[in-house]
Amino acid sequence: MGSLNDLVIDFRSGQPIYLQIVEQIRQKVASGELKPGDQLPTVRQLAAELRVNFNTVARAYRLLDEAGLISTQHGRGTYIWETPSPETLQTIRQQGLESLTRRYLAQAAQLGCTAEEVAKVINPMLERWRESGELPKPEPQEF
Amino acid sequence: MGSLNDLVIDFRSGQPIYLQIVEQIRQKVASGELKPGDQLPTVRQLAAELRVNFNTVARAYRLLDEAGLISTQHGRGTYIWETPSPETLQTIRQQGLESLTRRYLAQAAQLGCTAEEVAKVINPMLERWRESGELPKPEPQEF
DNA sequence: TGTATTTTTGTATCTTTGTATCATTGTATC
DNA sequence: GATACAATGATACAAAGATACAAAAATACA
Repeated sequence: MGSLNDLVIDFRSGQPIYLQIVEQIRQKVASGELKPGDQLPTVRQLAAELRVNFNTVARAYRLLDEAGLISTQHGRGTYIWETPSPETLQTIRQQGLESLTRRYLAQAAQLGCTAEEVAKVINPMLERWRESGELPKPEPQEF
Repeated sequence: MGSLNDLVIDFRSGQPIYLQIVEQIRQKVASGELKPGDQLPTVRQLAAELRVNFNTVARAYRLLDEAGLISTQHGRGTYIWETPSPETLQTIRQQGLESLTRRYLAQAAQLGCTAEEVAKVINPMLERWRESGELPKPEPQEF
């Protein structure tokens, strides 16, 4: 498990607990004490160590996740974010948006979709993205 | 065994793993890449490939089974059951397209692209596809 | 062949993990 | 004091994993 045995919470400092957790994990990542792929303690483990509600730890983890520092995975655990290897980063940069787009259209075509169908699906999403800055989240589907 | 060597799981997407499996198998059936009678990998094989618990694969298979797309047989294996009716095929295509599109936009966003940039790239390609029926060849991609 | 045993396959159940929602508490502001 | 809001806690839930099991197939052996 992640080496977070030395986290210290000051309950009287006036600074929220979840921010104290966030700050200290950030420092450990910055200093290299925590490396990509390292697993952090579960929200319940860390909460028990710190004598704190696990939702408070979950809140800290959520912030760090949104900041891209860690990756929390439902049912699996929480990990320091794995930076893509330099090669794949380079590949992505080189291939870029056009390549990504070609592949997307090819996959859509293989599904048997027409250009019209693709346009009808992607245009609203693009519009929404442009206006709200939000990407559509996958909705749960049922059968 | 079934050709599921190219299934890709994104552990950070927020979409449950079992749904990612379901979605990609549905797409392969809809596109004809998987045909009735084809045997799928066993739950343990696929789980090992994807680095996932086999119960997660079993859950995906169960959903597909309940949807009538595959037939899982205790002690024997799992097989594609039938090509869905045209209506369900259409539904699958639609959902698959939406799923593909979300992934595409997410990847574009990760590249740092804006909605405008994406539109500027994809619209000409769509236009050309609509008019000439041709779409640019994607170069092979791995990751 | 026929049968026993082992292996391979999917299933059932429970535990562990993170998430969502609401309730409680403290604090600031009026 | 009253109200609003932020921080924390309580509870219920969902996703994923661990373990033990059952059914079918494969194998060994007489």
